[in-house]
Amino acid sequence: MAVVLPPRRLRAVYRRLHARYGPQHWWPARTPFEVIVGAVLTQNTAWSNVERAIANLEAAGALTPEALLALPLPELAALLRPSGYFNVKAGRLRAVCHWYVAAGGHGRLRRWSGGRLRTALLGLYGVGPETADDILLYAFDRPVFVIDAYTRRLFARLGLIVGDEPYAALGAAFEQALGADAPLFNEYHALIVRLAKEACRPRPRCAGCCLRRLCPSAV
DNA sequence: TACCAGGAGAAAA
DNA sequence: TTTTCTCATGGT
Repeated sequence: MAVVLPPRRLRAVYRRLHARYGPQHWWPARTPFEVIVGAVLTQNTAWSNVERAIANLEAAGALTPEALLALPLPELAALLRPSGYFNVKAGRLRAVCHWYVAAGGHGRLRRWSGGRLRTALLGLYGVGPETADDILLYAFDRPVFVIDAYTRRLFARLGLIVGDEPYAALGAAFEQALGADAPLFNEYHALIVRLAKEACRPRPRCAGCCLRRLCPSAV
């Protein structure tokens, strides 16, 4: 199923979001490895809960792949508890860390092609297309457009997509329309998330806000 | 109390 | 091949 998106409208949406919210400086992490950890932990989970789990990892000195792998699985799961699905995510994080360390860490991985990186990530337990693209874009600066629930909701609301298109078709459509531009994709996705979070906050005047047409909560 | 949140994998149909 | 179920905490 091929999806075609109008480049001018996509850029117009971006300009409006950027004008309203400004640069977001994403991903909210200090190291590429922390991006990877956050990408796994945020699966179907509010970011506020992910922050608690990352704080636990940091307090335990486990925010490096080697330190994380040294933790017994039950102990790791206990640290991840606030992020939900903690038993599942503990196993997923360990799988990613095993690969990360075996591959030689960020220094070596950053020299891999985007295609090779994506194939490797998708082969890992617990890494699906969205998590892989989060990692590719925000940990490795590769030009992939992340398709998450917010993105589907927003562009379906704008009438540009239906919303249930296959992940790969939507990703390809955004990348085709906007061109391979990692800094743009970085900022665009961050702005979509910012909009969604803003829209989800109770605001008495939300119904009249200038971005009502972009507001997922107004759907 | 009930529902939802930045998915993914396994099992069932 | 597609759909459904499971994993789980914290905020509203």
